[in-house]
Amino acid sequence: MKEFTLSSSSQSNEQESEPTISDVAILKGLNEQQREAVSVTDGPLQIVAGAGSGKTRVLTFRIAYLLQQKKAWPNQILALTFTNKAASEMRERIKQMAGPSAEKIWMGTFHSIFARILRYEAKHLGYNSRFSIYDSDDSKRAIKLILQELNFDIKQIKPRTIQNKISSAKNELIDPDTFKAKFISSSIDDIVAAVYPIYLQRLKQSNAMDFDDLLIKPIELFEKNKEIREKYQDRFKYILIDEYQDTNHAQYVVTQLLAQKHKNICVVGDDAQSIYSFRGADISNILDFQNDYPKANRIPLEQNYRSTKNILRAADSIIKQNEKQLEKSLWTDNHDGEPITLLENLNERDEANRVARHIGMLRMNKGYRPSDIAILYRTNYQSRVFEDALRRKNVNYQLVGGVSFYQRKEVKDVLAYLKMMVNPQDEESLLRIINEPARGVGAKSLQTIIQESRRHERPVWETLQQIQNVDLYKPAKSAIADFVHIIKAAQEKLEEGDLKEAADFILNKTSYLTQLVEENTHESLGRRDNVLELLNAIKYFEKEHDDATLTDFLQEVSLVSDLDKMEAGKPAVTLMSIHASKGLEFPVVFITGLEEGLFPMKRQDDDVDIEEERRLFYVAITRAEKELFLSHAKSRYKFGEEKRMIISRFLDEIDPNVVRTETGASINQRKGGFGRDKSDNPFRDAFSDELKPENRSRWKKPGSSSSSSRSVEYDDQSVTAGDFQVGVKVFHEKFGKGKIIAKEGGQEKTKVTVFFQQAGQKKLLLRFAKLRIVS
DNA sequence: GTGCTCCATTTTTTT
DNA sequence: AATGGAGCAC
Repeated sequence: MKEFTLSSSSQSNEQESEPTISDVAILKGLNEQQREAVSVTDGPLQIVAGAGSGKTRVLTFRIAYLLQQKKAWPNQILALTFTNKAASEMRERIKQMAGPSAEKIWMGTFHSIFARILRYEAKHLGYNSRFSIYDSDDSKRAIKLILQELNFDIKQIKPRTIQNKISSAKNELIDPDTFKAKFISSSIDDIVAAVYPIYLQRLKQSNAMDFDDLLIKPIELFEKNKEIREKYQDRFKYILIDEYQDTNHAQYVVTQLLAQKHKNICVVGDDAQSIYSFRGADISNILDFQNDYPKANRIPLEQNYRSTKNILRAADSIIKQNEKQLEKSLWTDNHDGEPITLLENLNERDEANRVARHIGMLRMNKGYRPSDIAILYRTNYQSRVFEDALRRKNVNYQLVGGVSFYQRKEVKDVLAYLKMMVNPQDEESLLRIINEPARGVGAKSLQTIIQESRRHERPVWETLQQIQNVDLYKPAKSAIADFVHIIKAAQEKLEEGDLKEAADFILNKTSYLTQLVEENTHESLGRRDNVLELLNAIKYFEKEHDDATLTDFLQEVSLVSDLDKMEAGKPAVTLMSIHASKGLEFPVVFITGLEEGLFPMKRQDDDVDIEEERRLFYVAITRAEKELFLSHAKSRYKFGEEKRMIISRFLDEIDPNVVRTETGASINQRKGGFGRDKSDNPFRDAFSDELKPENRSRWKKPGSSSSSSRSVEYDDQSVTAGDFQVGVKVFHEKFGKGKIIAKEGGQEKTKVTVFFQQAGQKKLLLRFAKLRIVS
């Protein structure tokens, strides 16, 4: 285990070096509000930082100032940032101002900082310091297994739903008992109440923590153990929290706890940029802060240095439509700049091509570099077409987010092997690889093993060690004995200290790589390359860190965000979700997919938080420094089908005086605005296309000779697609009786939406569903 | 027990 | 379009 430098004030040698610049110099070059935000060091402070108001600068200077004024040693400062990358960039700048001791500042994301503390204190929580970190995929699988063990049908009860509910409960610090007492209002909550305690128990038994645990276990630790609490309360003389509007209740409580002794807590945020409510973030944290510290200083940063006036006007016209917001006025000395350009497209390919074309023009005519440009979208899957279009035009791009390297199956498999070396109790990892590559331990054997483990309430790993005593299919038994042997041998290998060698060792012994090579398909070789890349990453990690442990490596892998992997200086256009773009800025920004249902996003039977979507749009707009493009498409593929799209309400809300079409025309003059019938509820519209009369009428006459009712293959050849009309009652083998409520697509691809009395609403491909018409 | 084929579902956003 | 589960043949 790596050593932690927790002992205070003992290691402060380099502390004595003279400041490189004087504090006066530090305060120069800041505006008045910024200067105050930097120099009012003591007591609770809330900085309300509008977009582009130099917030990072203030935080950086503030920390440097604290060091220079000798208010604290570096290791007495805790700075919680939104990404690890933001932390390391800030650290670099502080180093330049205040010297190399900045290395010792506790700076990082909530998750990585608290993981570090938890590893150190693990034994007080009944964990050991080599605990695994479950990512959301691991958690979901664990929950799925529990649901299955409790005999729920995971087709009906989605593990994801349960997972989300448990996660919210955890972040609100609601334990299973409280949940059970308070939230048994719906049947789904009953299931959550049943799964929740088992899930916690499984985590503990696996010596594993999920992402939420990294935030709430410290609270448990501090509440349970006065000594430890005081140790950290003493230690952190100054606490700074960035992106405060996006912290959730657990994060609020844990920092509150830590700040109790010195009460030097500085939070920086902007309620207008709160975009993570789905993760439990709540504006009430800002209000709670004001309640907890009624006398807290409150400093607004209102001058925007980033954007042109036109861009700010656009942003302002959007955000003022929100009712819930704290009053503030953002202003700038910058020029008006170019008007905002509206791009109207036929479909998403047209959109991607047009954006690519504009990028070409921006480079040719205005001298922008690819790294100046970002393409933003609401959902990651939209990136595909842009990648294609840019590749065709030979424009370099970097994709941030989406399915990451570390989520690929083969990479997760190898990581699972590595986790087994470090923490064999880790049940998710064990179950993932016990039969990967296939070694004859099938579903049946596995079920027996799991049942046996549950019966004795012990980790599956322990059952495996005593596999002789389990009544099992013989070949499976010996396979398991081999498996246990390999893991143990690998653990010994790891003791020797070389991570890469230990990883090589286990992949050799399990023939994991050999298997991929032998398969010799295009995909399997791609997977092999990914595994090799992971091995390289281990090697690199060892080189970068003295005394690197496998636990450290695995933790880093679990907690790097996609954003951390983005390269700032790379000569490439950046593609990313709007969420990922928070905190960044680009001279040129394209905001794409401005259509109802997509942005603002609407999910089936789920109410939209329109104000949050609007804040998201606000965040997107305010990423732009000089030029902003807004783009929408009239139709778009969804689930392999073309959907008509309606222009986003956000484009109606934006100040029309700052927007022009591509030809330079004012959008004011266009008759009827964007041609949307505003009396209609746009959400209904976007999602009930298939219910529209003109779509239905195509199917009006059963058995007519129109092409759309051509016979497709069914069991009963006499039934044609035309017979399945909206309103017709049907029977499905599994779902039972139901009624068709919508129909879409054509010929082979005809789909019907059926409301089943038992199973609820389902969308079925007519060609496969074997529906029978009943009367 | 393995692997293939069929079918239903999926798409927010992230540590 | 892509993924993942269920069910079936070997």
